[in-house]
Amino acid sequence: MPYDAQEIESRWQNKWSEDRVFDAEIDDSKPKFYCLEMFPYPSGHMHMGHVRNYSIGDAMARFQRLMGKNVLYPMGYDSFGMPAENAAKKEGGHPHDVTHCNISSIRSDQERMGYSYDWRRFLATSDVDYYRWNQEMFLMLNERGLIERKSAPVNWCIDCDTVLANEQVRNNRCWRCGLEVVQRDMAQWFVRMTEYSDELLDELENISFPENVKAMQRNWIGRSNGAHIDFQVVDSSSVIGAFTTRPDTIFGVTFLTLSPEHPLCEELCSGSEWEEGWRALKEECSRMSEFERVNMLKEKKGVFLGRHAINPLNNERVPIYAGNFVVSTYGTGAVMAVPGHDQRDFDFATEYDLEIRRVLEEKRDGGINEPMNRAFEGYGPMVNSPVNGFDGLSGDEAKNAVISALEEKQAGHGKVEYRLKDWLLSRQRFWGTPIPMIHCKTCGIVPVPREDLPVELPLEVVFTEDQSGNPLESHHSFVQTICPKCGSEARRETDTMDTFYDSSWYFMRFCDANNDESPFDRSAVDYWMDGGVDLYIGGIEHAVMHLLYARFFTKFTRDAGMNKVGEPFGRLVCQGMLNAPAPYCSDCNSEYHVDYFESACPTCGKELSSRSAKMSKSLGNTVSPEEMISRFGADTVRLFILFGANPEAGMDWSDSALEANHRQINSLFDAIDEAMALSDAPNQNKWIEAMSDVSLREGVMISHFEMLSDWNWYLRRGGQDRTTAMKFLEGWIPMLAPATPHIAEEFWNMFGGKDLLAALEIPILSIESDDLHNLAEEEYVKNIISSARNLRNLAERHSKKPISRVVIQTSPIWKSDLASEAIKLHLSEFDFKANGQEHVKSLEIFNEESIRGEVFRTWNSIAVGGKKTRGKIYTWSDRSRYLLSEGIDELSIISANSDFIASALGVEDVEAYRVGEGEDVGEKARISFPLEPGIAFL
RNA sequence: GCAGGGGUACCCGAGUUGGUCAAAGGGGCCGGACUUAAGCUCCGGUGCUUAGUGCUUCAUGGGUUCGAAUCCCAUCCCCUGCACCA
Repeated sequence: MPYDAQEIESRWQNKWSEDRVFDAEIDDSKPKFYCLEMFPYPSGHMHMGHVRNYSIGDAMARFQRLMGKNVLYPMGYDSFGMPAENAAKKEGGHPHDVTHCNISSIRSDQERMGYSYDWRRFLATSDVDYYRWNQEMFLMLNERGLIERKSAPVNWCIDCDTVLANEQVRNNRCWRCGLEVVQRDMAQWFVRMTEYSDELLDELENISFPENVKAMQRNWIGRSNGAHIDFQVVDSSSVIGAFTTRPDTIFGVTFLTLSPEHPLCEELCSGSEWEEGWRALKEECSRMSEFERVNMLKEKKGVFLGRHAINPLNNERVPIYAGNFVVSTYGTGAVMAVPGHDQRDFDFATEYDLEIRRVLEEKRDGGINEPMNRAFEGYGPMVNSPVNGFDGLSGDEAKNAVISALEEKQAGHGKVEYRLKDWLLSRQRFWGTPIPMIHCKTCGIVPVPREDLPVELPLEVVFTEDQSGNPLESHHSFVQTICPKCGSEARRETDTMDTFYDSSWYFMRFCDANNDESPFDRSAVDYWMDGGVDLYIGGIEHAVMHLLYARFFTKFTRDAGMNKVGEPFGRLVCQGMLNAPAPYCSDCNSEYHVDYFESACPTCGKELSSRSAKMSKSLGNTVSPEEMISRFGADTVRLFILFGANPEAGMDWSDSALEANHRQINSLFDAIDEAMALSDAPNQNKWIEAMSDVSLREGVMISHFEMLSDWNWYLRRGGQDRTTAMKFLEGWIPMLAPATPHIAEEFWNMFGGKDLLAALEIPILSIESDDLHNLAEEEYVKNIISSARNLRNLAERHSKKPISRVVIQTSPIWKSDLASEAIKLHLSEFDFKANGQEHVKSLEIFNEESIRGEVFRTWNSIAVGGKKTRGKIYTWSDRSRYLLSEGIDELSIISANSDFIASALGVEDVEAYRVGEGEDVGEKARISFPLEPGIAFL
């Protein structure tokens, strides 16, 4: 029967959908499994990265259904965002239409792959049914004091009169008009996520994210313990507060550095000869985007502000500088500079000829007064302290001593600082959730009352290319409103929410996606989210932001009494990159568009080679899923994706490997087909283990490759018993379903399985003792053939005439006895190292003087091993041990299979006898060993 | 610069609680079977050597060990993320 992927796949997809087999309902009688993929931004068609993501998820969802779990597996779209807005401007449409058109196209691509989503739970964040709950929860955040309005800098293009996102800024210039971008402060909305800093950090200990993701989150939160120290400005009432993680270096402070934006700068140098220098530096910094400020800065620059401050512990006067490397957003925007023990300060001090002082001892007798040629940033005992009671203290002890001294003088205190900033929620864009706030001249800022929600995005907006700013601002009927407090005319907030907000709770909405009274019902979320989403699959690019926002949100809703769980995700799997070959120049170390294949490097003219690179539009090395599906079918694409590499590993696209996987499916088809015509127990345990661990590649290797070759071996060995075959198929076919559900369903149908395989709980087959015996014998035959094959090549070279027969001498009984003896001893944890020699000497066989040496050698190779190899006792497989300990006669296995062995080796005749019971052909008796008979070709 | 992950045969990729590892599996390539023939399919081979042995291999160089792809140190290179964090 020919394999027609297109026909089979659409037939079963329709059937699954008709029978609603993937609809999930709460069912307390079964363990639940919530399988989730990071939902996509609907940018037209599905790409290969999506295919990989969802093929992994679907295989796991289907596998867990087979294992009897109640599986929730939903799909939705993160459909707010700039691309739709840009597309609308370009085409003069509305983002709403663009978005919906894209959603239906990507959804049909997903359906064509046969993913087993519960489509009743479909959601799109740009639908008012969804974003109204964003607004509802914004009000809740506000009521809980977690919303704040403060000013923050944005990228601003003066010409376009608009805010630019980071990605709209190229080389610090506007992407549209090319004008240099400036930083401009604006009042914006923030979510006070930092309230949860400690919990977000500490809970990382208890969740099973990959270590690298945890590390990234830890760094991102960046908790550091230190001290806040106040430095009084000389001849002024002003105080400079500085945060330091190294209060133990307080006596090494030789200057202070402020960020150029620090409010004190102007006050300090205003009207002095130093003002101009500071203004120039500040101007220079403001021209840089935040990205540039930290990336492009090659040279540390600073200016003296003309004033000094007092070190509170030694009352020393130190100069105050402004430095371009100090950022205003971390700590207080002021740094106490300790050039002796901080390399950046050291560099700065060297540049501006400032004092460098050692206040910590680097190594014992290290010369505490010698000049330093670099900063010592480690910990060591304090030295050279001008105040008594500090020298000799080190590490935390030293820090604490300094902190207490500061507290005593009321000049500072211990402080914990975080790198994590509050979440800037405002976006000056149209295509996002409107922030439900109203600006009233009399009442100030007033939240939209709950009963007035949702604040809907207007649909009657025309988007054009040359439009600048946020279209909401110029939409009068949207902006004009009435103050809910005083009833006078007021203005609606036109900022919309960051789209990360939308994705911060969608996994809870999926639990109760059609609820029109609240974001979600608590009981539904408590059921599905118990222990978190059981498997969450997505890209590493969301390791920090999305995953942190979602964790924060879950904690906030928990504290608001909406759900029990505090951590949203149980197991997280970050899929690896999908690569494809791209032209590459090793000299220039750069990749080029695929159009350059077979031509010279456009930069240096050298011949281009090829290397694999992340699939991207700019390199043109993408592969269209649609095309592959139409050529080979979804099952082949899925199999290729899952077999190509494990989920976390990077993976290279290969047309020939894809074709090979298609051949594999053809083979499966033929095999099953043949089995149906007639008609070893499948290795379910290993498979279940691999799949449960999301080791999909290993799982697929077992289900789609090893099982097939086992089957082929069965056929080669003349298997044609229908009962055996049916039993084998009953175990095997369900194993094919996670990766290639369509052919599996087809086979199941041919097999005569009741109900749909998609809804089946897998029958677990037991291994009977006969099986073990048969399998052990089969393994023995395989091994004999395999080692004989190797020898055959050698034998051919040594033999003058063509080879026609083989003589096999199985090991003498005494050797087999030694083997089974050793196996028994090994089971009882006998200490071969200590007592092995004595033991062999006590055996009866040892009394045979003529073979004493051979007995000894045999024992050694069984129990001890050689220089690089361990004894056989450790290396025999379970099946080999079985054969040996049961005293199975090798000779009879060989005799029973002599025709098969003869044909496999391409000889006419196989003769076998035990060593000593026939001629010692080729002197093979000597090397004959249990399970490794001497083999001679003639 | 910091953090995390890597470098395995022609290619991709397992293996990293040290011994069953000349190293799974796939691709490619070579040979054979089937076939009128090609494709498909099946079987075998694929570091060198050798009547089953020995040698050299898992980025490079050292080390630990009876024994290292696996553990330790150093170096080089690649990828990802963060970024002058006080």
